[in-house]
Amino acid sequence: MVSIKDIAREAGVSISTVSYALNGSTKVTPETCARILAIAKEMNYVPNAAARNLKKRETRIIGVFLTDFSGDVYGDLLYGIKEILNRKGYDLIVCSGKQAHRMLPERMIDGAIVLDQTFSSEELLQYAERGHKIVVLDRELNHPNVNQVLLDNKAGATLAVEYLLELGHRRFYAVTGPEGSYDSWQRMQAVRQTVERSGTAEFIEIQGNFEKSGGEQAAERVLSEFKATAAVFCLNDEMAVGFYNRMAGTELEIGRDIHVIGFDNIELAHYLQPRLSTIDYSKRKWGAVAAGQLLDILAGQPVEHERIYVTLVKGDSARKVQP
Amino acid sequence: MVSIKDIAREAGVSISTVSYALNGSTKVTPETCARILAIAKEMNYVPNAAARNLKKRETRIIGVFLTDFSGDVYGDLLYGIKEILNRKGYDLIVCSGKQAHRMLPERMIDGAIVLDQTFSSEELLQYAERGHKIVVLDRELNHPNVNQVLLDNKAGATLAVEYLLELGHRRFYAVTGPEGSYDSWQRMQAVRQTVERSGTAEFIEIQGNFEKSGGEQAAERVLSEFKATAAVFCLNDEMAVGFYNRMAGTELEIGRDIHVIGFDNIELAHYLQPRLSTIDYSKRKWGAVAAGQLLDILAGQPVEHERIYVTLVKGDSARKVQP
DNA sequence: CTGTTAGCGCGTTCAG
DNA sequence: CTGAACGCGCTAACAG
Repeated sequence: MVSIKDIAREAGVSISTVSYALNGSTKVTPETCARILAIAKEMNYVPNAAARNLKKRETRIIGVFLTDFSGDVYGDLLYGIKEILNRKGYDLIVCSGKQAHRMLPERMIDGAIVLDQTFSSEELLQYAERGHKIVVLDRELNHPNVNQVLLDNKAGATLAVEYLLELGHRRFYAVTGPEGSYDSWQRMQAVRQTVERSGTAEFIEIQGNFEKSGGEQAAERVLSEFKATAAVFCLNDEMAVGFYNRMAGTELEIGRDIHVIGFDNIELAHYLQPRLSTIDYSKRKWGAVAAGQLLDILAGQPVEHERIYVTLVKGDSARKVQP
Repeated sequence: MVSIKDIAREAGVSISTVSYALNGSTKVTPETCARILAIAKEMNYVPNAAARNLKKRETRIIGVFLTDFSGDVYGDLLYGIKEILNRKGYDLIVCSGKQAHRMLPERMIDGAIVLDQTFSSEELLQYAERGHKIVVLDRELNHPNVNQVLLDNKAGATLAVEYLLELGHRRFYAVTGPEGSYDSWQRMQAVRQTVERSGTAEFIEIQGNFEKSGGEQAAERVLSEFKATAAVFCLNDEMAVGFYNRMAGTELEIGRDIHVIGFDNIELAHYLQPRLSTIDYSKRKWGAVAAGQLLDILAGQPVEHERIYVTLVKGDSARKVQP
């Protein structure tokens, strides 16, 4: 591996001159600089990141921690993050799993963006306490070195419930996954509140655990209890997909007997028949804001927690109640 | 940041003793070792990756390069890679975009797995030439430091065409995306060959460019030319989805007038009505094999190029031709 | 056998 | 433009 030493020898100058030349410092005459650069290129010189990181005490790499690498949300989110980071000369790596956490304390990355419930808040706080900068997308965490960029789950859930009320629905189910993510939990709270506040809704049913891949138990229950038109608010679109699947073989029809609304507006939602009504938000913007906030913290600028706005997308899965 | 120096001072020993203790060397008495470890833990000591990397000349991190972070294929693929790497004490980072290429020559990673057509073969060969180890999943590239793990596209395409012939189809379209990936190209070749070899097929039509998001032009063309039952082989499922969308508003029906078969068996395919017939393969295994091969190269073991087997999944989108 | 000293690896940076 | 120190952990060689 060719190092600045080799270049220095070749060019007949000291290593520091080479370093200055490579970094575009004015401390070297343009001629020498050009000569050194030419030699460096000819020798296929590439700096060793470890050495640079060691001295500079920064890597200009940001780590994004995800629960897994699948899922529709991540694509746009990461795109948004990358866009902002690259613009500021930072790079992005995506990590998953407990092992990879070491990247932060070991200083392989300058900061972290976390969307991973399996990354415990205690651990995050430890890192924050040591001076590492973190942006969380999936929890509330107060620390000078931690910033939150959260979805406005409350607004979304409220929007959905009010829409259903407007359509004349008075019998509600709220369906959540078994994982119990922060987002789901927050949405559930908002649903409950909104329905209770309306006063007019006949009753609300909260559903506990349920797996998309397993039998779609929530659907099972709604079916077994079916008497009259019911509205089902799936707290994320994945649940809604599971619901659709279960409904497919029955006599009940979505948008007529059972009205469904989701959350997230995943791509798959567009292909469901009838088209799913859901809550939309810009995943890309979410990522962009998170990245921006993190860079600001790193630069020592004060930041405030942010919230990502959501909107209602009307499909055909929830319609007016026919008397 | 606490370093081994701090621990050494605290423990009243030299830094090398600390280093030995931390690395479990027998050169330190168990008592001293235990004491040092306790102090290290108490001081929240975490080694600096840059320093370690600099000395060891390895990071035990593998980089996976993808065109983007979306796409259904990646989830399982990365899972397969991670599983194998973690087992061997390696970590995985996912990168995208030209900027991130530097990770390899700068030695932030010990090796690369590439599934990114925008990463040019020339560049890859340069890195290989410098001694970097690479596994490619999306091209043929011959170099001692490069290994290929490719899908058996030929077998898949042949399987699909033979199935369609068996169902009585004699009029073929093969639809590919505009990007012209290696996989698509290979599949297309195989389709052409198989159809030509059969001799009985009336004719084959190769379609050039087409975007899922734009108007689905390929579908447009098939529609405008529609006379009798036609078979459409979408060279990846995304195209098939676009095709379904375009068909939705017409009088023609998939599985009756137009018969469709895809490639990749993405999750979305399960939700299409009628269910898409497609070519399946284990994305997880693909990743696992790639990771295994890379580790083998890194260990200096000789490896041979590998191929991932594919199978036909029969749905309802391609049926027997009714006379 | 235990533990120490000394120097390496590579780029950055300050005093000269 | 240069010499030398520095960052931090690893390890060979050496002294106790």
